[in-house]
Amino acid sequence: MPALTLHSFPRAILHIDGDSFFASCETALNPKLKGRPVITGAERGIASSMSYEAKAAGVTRGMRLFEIKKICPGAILLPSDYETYSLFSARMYEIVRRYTAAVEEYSIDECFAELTGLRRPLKMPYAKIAEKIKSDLDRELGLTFSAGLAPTKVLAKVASKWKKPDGLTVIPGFRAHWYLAKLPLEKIWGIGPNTAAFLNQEGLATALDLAQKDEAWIRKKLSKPFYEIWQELRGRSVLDLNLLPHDNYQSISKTRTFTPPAGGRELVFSQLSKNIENACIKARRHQLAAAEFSFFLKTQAFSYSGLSLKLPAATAVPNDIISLAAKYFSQVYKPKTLYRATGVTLLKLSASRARQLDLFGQAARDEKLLAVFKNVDRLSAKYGKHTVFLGTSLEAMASCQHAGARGAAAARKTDLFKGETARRRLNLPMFGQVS
DNA sequence: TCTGGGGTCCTAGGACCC
DNA sequence: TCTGGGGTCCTAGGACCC
Repeated sequence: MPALTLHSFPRAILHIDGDSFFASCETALNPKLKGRPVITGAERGIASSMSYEAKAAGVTRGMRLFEIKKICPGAILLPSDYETYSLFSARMYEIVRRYTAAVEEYSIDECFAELTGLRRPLKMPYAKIAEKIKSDLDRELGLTFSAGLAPTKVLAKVASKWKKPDGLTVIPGFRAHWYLAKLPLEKIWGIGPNTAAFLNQEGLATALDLAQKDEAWIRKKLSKPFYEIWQELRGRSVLDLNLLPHDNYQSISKTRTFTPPAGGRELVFSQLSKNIENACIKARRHQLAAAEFSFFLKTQAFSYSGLSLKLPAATAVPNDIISLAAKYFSQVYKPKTLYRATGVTLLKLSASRARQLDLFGQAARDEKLLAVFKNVDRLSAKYGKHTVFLGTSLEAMASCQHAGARGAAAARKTDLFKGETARRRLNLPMFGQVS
């Protein structure tokens, strides 16, 4: 397929980004928190989202709780509540879709919207449309968004980050150089620390420096993703919006760090087993089955060893995966080594309905096991997560029981006011058991 | 940044084939 | 038996994102 871009005239792409999204959702639901340093992520012991008040006090992403308490004594530390944030997210997409069907659900708090061609039907300039979308979002959700309008996705990202929080920035193609000159390379979407370091070494410092390099140089020195970024910075749109629904996973992974680091074979394996169980729960919820999986152990010194394996048949039944992992575990596990985490990734996912029949009744057995685990899922939905788990995960469950009980108590407490408020404010039905 | 968790895409290079 | 040339498929791992 030729990489033909059909936009001979400039596109109008809007990028929208929730400001301190998780913390803002919490504040929207509980107005008493307004103006206070709110931090989410307490269940993991680190900050995952902070209100601007918390940022002003010096709290940063990934900061640990004890440190936060030290530098910001008034901090309000909350456990993350993804179900509620997802409701806000769904409302965000819904509001943007009133204006255009071409919406990319980029992440829980970000989306791209194609506004190209809407000036005539809406009888408004693009900037005005962007302004209306933003004000609808702010007003109806009770939290603020930052928005950027530009002719390409990469420039729209630059624009939405330009003024935060609560900003709206328009970057027409002919004015892009003014912004790019002030933008350090590493702030460009898609340029990470590695590429930034390489480009710095080549004598480049700003986004404009990169945009002004000639095509031959770019193609010789950099790979495809960066060539695309280079074009987009120059105002030529080559990245399209991905309009597919967001639940079509290529992979599902579960990783967990345990403290303190430990070396016991049984314990490390049970940690892995628990991750496999959790990954399978997610796969079953999305009616997916894995044909392959990989797992890894992470040592205290942050080195990884792992393996990826093909399953005899696609499955979302943890027993199948755990037994294969057990068979190859010795290849990865080294005695007398301290490990700090294990992880599993389910790969080659397919719709679990499309299971092939085989000659020896394996499929029939799989169906029965899958039915058993569907019942496990039902019990978990009714009586709480991890009501039922496999014997191989026992040690891991026992070692985190304390933390688990605390988490559950916190969840119940916040649910008391939050569940109701969330549903009322968002005008959405009760959380059902997701099936 | 003494470092948590869940994803996506790209590419070099090996395996294998003619 | 000091060694061609070219193609496809696949995997591990890198880089990046939120």
